[in-house]
Amino acid sequence: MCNRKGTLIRYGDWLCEDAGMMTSAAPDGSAVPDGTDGTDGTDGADGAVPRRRRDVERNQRALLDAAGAVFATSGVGAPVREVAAAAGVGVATLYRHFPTRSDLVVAVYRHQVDACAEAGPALLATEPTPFAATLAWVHGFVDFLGTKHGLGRVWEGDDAGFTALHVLFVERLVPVLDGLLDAARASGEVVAPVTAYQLLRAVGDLVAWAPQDPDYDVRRMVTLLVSGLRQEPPAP
Amino acid sequence: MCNRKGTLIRYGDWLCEDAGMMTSAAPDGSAVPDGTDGTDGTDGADGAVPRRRRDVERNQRALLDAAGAVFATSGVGAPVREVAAAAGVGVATLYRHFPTRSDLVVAVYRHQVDACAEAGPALLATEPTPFAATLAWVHGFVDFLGTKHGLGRVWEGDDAGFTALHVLFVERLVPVLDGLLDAARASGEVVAPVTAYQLLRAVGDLVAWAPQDPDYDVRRMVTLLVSGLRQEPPAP
DNA sequence: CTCGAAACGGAGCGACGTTCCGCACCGTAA
DNA sequence: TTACGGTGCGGAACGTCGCTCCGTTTCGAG
Repeated sequence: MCNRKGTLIRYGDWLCEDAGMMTSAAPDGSAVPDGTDGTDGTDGADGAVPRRRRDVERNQRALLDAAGAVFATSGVGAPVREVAAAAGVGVATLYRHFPTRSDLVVAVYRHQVDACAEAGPALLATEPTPFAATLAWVHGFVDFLGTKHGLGRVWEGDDAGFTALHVLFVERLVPVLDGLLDAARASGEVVAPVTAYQLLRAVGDLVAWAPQDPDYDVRRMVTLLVSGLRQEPPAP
Repeated sequence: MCNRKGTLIRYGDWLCEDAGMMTSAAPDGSAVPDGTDGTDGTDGADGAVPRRRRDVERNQRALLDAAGAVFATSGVGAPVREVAAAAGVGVATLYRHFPTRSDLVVAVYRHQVDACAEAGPALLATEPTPFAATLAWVHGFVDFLGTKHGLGRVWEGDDAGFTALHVLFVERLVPVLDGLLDAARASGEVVAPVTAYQLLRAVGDLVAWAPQDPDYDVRRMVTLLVSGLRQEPPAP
C-alpha cells in the first residue's frame, strides 16, 4: 500500500507439505527454483547447491501456523507485525518468505482454494443439472470466503487488483467455473452472456465486503446473481 | 481507521446552500444545532448567539470545492492533507468541519445522492413497467458510483459499515428503492424475497470495488443481479 | 573448528487518519 | 477607533500501517 515496487510478483507454493518442488519469488519478478533437498527428482546438474537451512523451514512453518491462527481470530486484516510476533520471528523474516501481505494470505488459504477448485467437476457429476452444480459450487465458494471476515482488503489490493490472491483465484478458480458455466450453457439453462471471470469477480465483491449484519444475507444475494444467468438480459 | 472513538457520528447538512438550518456533530454523539444567523425561524430563546464567522463559511466552501476537485482527479481515496492543501487550509480546519474522512465524502456527494433519490418516483412514471423503472434507477445509481473510483474504501468504512456514506445511502436511497421494489412486486414482475437494503448494499459492493478492467463490465453484473429478482430463488 | 554465505531481528521510513495546542483572527462592545 | 474575549486556525505530533535496511547471528560445509 505504501511504497512497493510495481512488479507483479509471482506467487509460488510456499508451503511444501503437499509438493516438494518450490518456486520462490525473486524481487525482480523472475521465479527461481529453490534448492530443496536432493531427495526429489530435480535435475541433478549442479547437485552442489547447499541444503536448505533448517531454521528457514522452521520459521516458514511457524509463520504459516501463526498466520492461520491470527487470521482466524483477528481477521485477515490483522497487522503483519502481529503475525510475526505470534510466530516468534521478526517482520523481516516474514517478508523474506512472503514478499507481500497478500502473499501470506494466499499461502495460508491455498489448499482451501485447491479444495474449492477440485469440487467443481465432482459437483457436475453429482448434481441433477449443470446449473445446480454451478449454483452449488458458487455457494461453496461463498462459504469459503465467508469464514474469512475482512478478506475484502486483501481481495481488493492496492492498485489494479493485481494481488496475489486475485491471481490465485483467476488461475485456480476461473477455469473451474468456466467449465461449470459451459456445461450449464450447453444444457440451455444459462443464457446470459457472462464470463466466468466476471461472475467470480462479482461474487467475490459481494462476499468479501458483506457485513455481519443479520439483515443482510450474502447467500441470498449471490443466489439472486446466479439466478439472473438463466435469463436474457433486459433490453438496454 | 486509526484511533477514532467508536461513536456513531451523525452527519448533518454541512453545506447550507440549500438549507439554512444546520446541525453539527458533537464528539459525544449528540447533535447540537449550530448557532446560525437569526434570519431563519429558530426558536429565538437565546437570540444573542454570535453570528457565524465569515471565515468559517469561506473555509467550508473552499474545502468542499477543493474536495470535489481533488476527488475528481485523484479519486475518492485521496489523502485528507491533499484536500486541505488544495483548499489552502490546515488539516485541523478540515477536521473541524468534517469529523471524518467519510463525512467529507458525504458532504461532497450529498446533492448527487439527493438527485439520485429524486429520480426514483420520476422513473416510476416514465418507464413502461415498475421493473424497468427499478432497473433504470439502479443503473443510474451505478453510473453515479462508477464515476467515483476508489469509493470502495469509503463505502466499506472501518468497523461495521457505520460510515457516514453508509448512513446517507440507507436513509436517502433505501426508501426510494423500496418504493420501486414494492411497485415491481405489485405488478408481479419481481418475486424474489429481497429487501431494498439488501439489494442496495449488494449493488454498492458490486460497483464500489469494480476494477477499471475492460474485461469486467459492472453494469452487466448489476443487470444480472436485478434480473434475478424476476425469479423464485432455486431450492437451496 | 573455521569461515562465509544465508537468514535473522528490529529500528527505521514514508504515508495514512486523526488530535493537540499555542497563536491569529473575527466580531462585538466601549 | 481601539481593546478584548473567544472562536477558529495551522501545522507539528501521535499512533498505526506495510514494507525496507543493515548490523548481527546462525547454520552447515570443508
